[in-house]
Amino acid sequence: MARPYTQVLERLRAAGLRPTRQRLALARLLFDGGDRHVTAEILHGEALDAAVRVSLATVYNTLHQFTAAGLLREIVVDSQRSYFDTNTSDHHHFFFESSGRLDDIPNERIVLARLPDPPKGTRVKRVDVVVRLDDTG
Amino acid sequence: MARPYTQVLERLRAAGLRPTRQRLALARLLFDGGDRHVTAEILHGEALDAAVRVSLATVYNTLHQFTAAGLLREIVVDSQRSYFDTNTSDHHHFFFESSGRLDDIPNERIVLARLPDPPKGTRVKRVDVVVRLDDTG
DNA sequence: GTGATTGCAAATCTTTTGCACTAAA
DNA sequence: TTTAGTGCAAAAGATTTGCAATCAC
Repeated sequence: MARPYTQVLERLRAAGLRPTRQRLALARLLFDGGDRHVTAEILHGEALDAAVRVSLATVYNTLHQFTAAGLLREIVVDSQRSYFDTNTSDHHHFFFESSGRLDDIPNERIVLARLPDPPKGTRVKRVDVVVRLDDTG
Repeated sequence: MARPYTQVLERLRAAGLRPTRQRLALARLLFDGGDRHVTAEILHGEALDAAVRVSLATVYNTLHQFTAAGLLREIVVDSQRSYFDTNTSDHHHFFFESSGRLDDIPNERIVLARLPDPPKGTRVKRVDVVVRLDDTG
């Protein structure tokens, strides 16, 4: 079932984003139904499939606004394309190189011992672990 | 001082790459003098500065051929640009987001305990840890 | 109304490609 | 020779931008 309309709407308002038709529609595609990893192209395609008129430029803008607002997290695994993750909590990723698919690895499944201190004048913003996978045989 | 010409030449031959003028020049820029992280644009600029005539397309080709031959490793930290690392041994990276700079973290400075098993039908190709840094204050 | 948001098309940036030319073996 | 490698300019793909039209408040 779709998350109640008002919940998405409130979420946008809380983030200081005007709940426009486009943002509401994209937010529902993104946040209804579990954790997702999308590219701008994929989300735009889903919007069109759902008969939501939205330009690709707006999809890019929206993804970045949502990311700035903390609703999404950008994942860098492929230098050709940006992925956005609806799971903004601490966790890591499997990256299936053959298909371009991305899967979450829950935080507790990886233990990082002995992390180096950040260089002077800097602070650790995030530690990303990407487990790159090949197909067997 | 520059590594002896023949050493670079032999390294290319050993990798099955014809030691052309362009490849030799780029190899010397890359492999003389310690570990480096370059983008195609940067390496092309260095070549021009060193009065080596080489096209950007050839720089891209060469970086990929060197990577395929195991002389370089590609690092994904920025979805807009590809970085290549002359250090091909196992290690990780600091990424200074404000400057786009990349620094090696020796392998033993990070201990990965309890890695998840790869999903059925896949094999772990590599585990990349990127420590993303912000400037303080 | 008024300022934020959107769409569109054009621009930008990185990277790849096609193909005639050049150079290594 | 013969085949791999190169340069150039054009193409491709992802993303951003400028600006007039539209929408939320």
